[in-house]
Amino acid sequence: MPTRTSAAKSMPRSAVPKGQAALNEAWRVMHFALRAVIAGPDRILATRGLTRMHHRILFFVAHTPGMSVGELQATLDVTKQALNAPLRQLQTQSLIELAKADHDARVREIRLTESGAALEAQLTGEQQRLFADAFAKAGAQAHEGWRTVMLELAKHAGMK
Amino acid sequence: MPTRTSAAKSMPRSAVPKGQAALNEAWRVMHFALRAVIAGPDRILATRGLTRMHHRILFFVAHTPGMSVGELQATLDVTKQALNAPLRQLQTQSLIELAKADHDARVREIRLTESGAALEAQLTGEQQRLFADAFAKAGAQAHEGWRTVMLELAKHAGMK
DNA sequence: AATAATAGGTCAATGTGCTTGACCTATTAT
DNA sequence: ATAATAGGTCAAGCACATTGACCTATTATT
Repeated sequence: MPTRTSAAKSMPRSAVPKGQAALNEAWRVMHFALRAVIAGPDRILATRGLTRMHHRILFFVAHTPGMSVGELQATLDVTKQALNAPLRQLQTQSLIELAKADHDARVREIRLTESGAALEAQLTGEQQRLFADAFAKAGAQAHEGWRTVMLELAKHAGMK
Repeated sequence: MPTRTSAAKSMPRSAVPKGQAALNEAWRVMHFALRAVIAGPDRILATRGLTRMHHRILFFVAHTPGMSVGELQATLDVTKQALNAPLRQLQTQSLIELAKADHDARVREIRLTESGAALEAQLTGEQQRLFADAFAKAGAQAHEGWRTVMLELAKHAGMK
């Protein structure tokens, strides 16, 4: 049964909570940080009648252009029925395009259109700007600490 | 900025991404970290047929014993109808108790039962253990960096 | 060529969890 | 007496995901 955080000996004198208080704070802070990162994109999405599912599609297709519908489905871990509607809506709005693969005419390769790429960049950019600002203001050292802690946490979730 | 930068602990670390790559990684890592923190409680909740909503109720009632139904509703930002079902289920499982307030017999004050408090502690403890481990393994300095960055992010979400 | 398997699309029924809206009881305030 | 408040409940509806069945094209198998 590990173990609360060790009592700090040479302490930082900013109001860094200790022990139990630090752990209580951590979860709260993470919530608000998460909300901050999500808020911007959600607002933009909403004006187009899109949801977080559409965002996820755009995100993965942006990072793996030409991925098939089946691959996307497996990646997002949803049924094809659940994927179908948002996929069609993105097509209707000309944000993505489906084209038959030439190596196998059954599979549809998904790619972002120009405006789809623009939207994705806008959404991603909104988030990255927040991170960039936070990292810049906090300093390189803090950035590294942030990453170290996050990777420790992520370990438990089989990050791949 | 509270830059606690004694360079002592900081060493040539494993591939710390730079620039754009760092920002791409940040969001991914945060996702996995979040999943890790949520996974444990969700598993425990599921065995009792409870959901995240029940968890939220337990959490807030634990931190503000005797809060009214209306206060809880406002805190969680849901309708009373949405609150009603999980509230009754928690009562049925003897995890919470509702009692008339003596200053005003219309309001019901919500409190955790002993087993409710135990469950809440178990859920919270599961999460805190993860944070504690991560902070311990990453070191005090990383902890502070983590917190600095998170607070920077959270600023944008009006953390209160 | 015939058949089976695969990638994808679609229709339908269902479920969950939330919403709005109306209406109800107790209790307190005017 | 009457109105306002805290809470509970019934009903309808919406959003979104699910499972299941069935359909077309296309490729692989024999």
